[in-house]
Amino acid sequence: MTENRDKNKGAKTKQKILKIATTLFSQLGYRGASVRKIAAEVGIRESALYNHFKNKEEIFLEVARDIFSSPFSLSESEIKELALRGKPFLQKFTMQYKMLTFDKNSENMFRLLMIELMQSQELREQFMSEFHDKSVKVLSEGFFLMMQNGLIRSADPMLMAYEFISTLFYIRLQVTVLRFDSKSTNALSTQFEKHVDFFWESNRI
Amino acid sequence: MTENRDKNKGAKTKQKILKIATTLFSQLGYRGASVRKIAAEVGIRESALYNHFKNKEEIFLEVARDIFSSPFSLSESEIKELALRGKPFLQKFTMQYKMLTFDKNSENMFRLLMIELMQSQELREQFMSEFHDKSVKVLSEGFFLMMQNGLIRSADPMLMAYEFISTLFYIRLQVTVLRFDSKSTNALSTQFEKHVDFFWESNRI
DNA sequence: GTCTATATTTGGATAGAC
DNA sequence: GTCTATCCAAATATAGAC
Repeated sequence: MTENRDKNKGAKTKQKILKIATTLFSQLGYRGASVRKIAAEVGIRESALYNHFKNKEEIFLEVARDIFSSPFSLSESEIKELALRGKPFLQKFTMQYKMLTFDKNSENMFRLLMIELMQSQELREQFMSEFHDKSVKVLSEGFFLMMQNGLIRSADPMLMAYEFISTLFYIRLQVTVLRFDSKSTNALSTQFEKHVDFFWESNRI
Repeated sequence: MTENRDKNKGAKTKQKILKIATTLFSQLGYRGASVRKIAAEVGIRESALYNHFKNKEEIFLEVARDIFSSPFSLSESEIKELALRGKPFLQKFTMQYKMLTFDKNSENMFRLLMIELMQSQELREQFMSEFHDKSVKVLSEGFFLMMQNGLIRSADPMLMAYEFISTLFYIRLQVTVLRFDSKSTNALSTQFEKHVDFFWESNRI
């Protein structure tokens, strides 16, 4: 019992550190979120923090692991099924993207990515491969199928995917920027849907 | 003569500080570019730096003034003239955007903007108004004229402008990310033109 | 595991001689 | 205008008592 309670307390503190570090890193960046601030918010001394993590960077790496851990959950069969129906494929993909945009944790991770993007080469490379390439791959598969089935006009599926994802990203960035200052995102709340409609009307046959 | 030489030297040092500060701020951000580093690169002591600027923030503000100082040079009459011809309007706008993307100083300013975007509310507000709204205004005017003249399909000009600018921004971000690591932008070098072609084909009548 | 105390480094800034 | 010397604050990190 005592052993269990101790373990729980230990685990709890570590989790609390991670939770608070996530918030602070995503608001202030790596440099801005000092060990002092993190420890103070957790309610312990800085030295106590080093019982749970080797150093500041280790905390950051554990937090930053989450940045690219929200892959789109669209299986090959789902892609196929939805793409054959045309617009629903774009709607499904976009709604997942919109969900991430407004999800608290994903929002934090996206902000952290934007803050550190120009500070870390590794992050830049992951941004290109995990963030961009993966989305383009899924989307272009869908577009390819739609073209094959005469649902949309013929074009380079990769280019079309690029065009589609770029607007999603831009909306997400704007939403994140506005929400950072607790400003209303009303004007943007339906932008995702408008994008799908516009894109569909522009390219359907 | 002596007076003149002294003046020149003084002005030169101040300009040199600004030049080096620009580079360092746009690579390391405000926090990362320490007064120490700036002075060292300039080749003077930190204390000497304070003969030219009140403090670090003053240096930064003078550097950061440039971030939004590259407005598009499209007059009302130019917009009108080009928009009546359709695609050339988009080509002209995009080429100006592409120029900024690859211009060394504009690139630095864009990187600085991205680094500090999540750190400064003022920058976020200027990003929305100066960076986004202004471009949307110019573009939507053009689209409106094109619709009136039956060159493109009918739609909300503001939405269409949003769709168009979002891809330009995304390309610019990717180019900037790649160039930061001195990576090849070959794959992206014609993306601006491809975007114009794709967009035009999607919406022309 | 947490605390107090302390070491060490880095960064912004000023005083005063030249 | 620049230099040396110096100050002060903040930040990362460790040692050792409880």
